[in-house]
Amino acid sequence: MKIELPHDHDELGKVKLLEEHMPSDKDFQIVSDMFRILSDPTRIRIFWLLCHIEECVMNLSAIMGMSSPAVSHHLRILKSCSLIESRRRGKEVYYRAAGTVDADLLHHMIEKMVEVSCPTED
Amino acid sequence: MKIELPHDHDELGKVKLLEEHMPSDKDFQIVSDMFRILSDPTRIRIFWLLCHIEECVMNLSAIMGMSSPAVSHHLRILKSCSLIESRRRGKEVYYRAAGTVDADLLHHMIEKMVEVSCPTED
DNA sequence: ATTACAATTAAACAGATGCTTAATCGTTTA
DNA sequence: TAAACGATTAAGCATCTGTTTAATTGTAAT
Repeated sequence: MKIELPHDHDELGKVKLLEEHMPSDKDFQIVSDMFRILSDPTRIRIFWLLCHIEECVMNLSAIMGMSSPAVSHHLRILKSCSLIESRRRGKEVYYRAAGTVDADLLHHMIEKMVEVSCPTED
Repeated sequence: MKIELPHDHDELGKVKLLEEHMPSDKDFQIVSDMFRILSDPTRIRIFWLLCHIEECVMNLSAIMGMSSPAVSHHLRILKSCSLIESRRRGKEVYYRAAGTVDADLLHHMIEKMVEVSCPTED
């Protein structure tokens, strides 16, 4: 990498070293994409629910208190990045969290953040 | 909570139990807000940098390859939620990651996600 | 004071996002 | 096969986001 810094303070060497260990543009893109998936309160709540139960769209709509198209919209987004899975059973489609490493990681991140960043709720 | 489910599959009790342990609307709002902060690749990269070095806006602009107003914009967002701090030294303003629990948690989340979700880059 | 430079703010724009209503698709049942 | 029901898709919308260029603020040097 060839980066010329306009200002020279003491950390030139440190920046050089840092550049070698810095994740690539693509890496940051991938990570920010995952964060964006959960950057909506409705969607993060749906995902949290599906980490604990398997449920059909109608019931999810009732629980979330919103229309089924709206829920469908979020389910599609969550599914597009393989965070959730679905199976059809008769007329209904059941959704659940995917059993992937990423899904599990994000689930635990959410739990951790609730624990760390939210005023204690008993 | 009073939620009537349109469909009765076997998990009525499970849902009831779940509702008691479910984070509140406000909790999900807080958590999704934090995710949204890092849902942009430019911003997550700036934050990652500031977790490792303290740097002025000009140099950040050079490293990021973008205008200083654009960088300033992201710095303001990162600072508005106390993820970064700044100090003025002469004409320049130096930014660094805040020493808070939240900042540290998010930093490690990013590292973890790069490690878990990104194709190995050596 | 005036000039120069770093940083921020303002205004404006294109593009994305989440929701609503209406229409469509799939499956089951009468 | 028709009707009913669950789920999805489409179209339209108000709102938000990230960037650019231009103007402004703040600090230091001449």
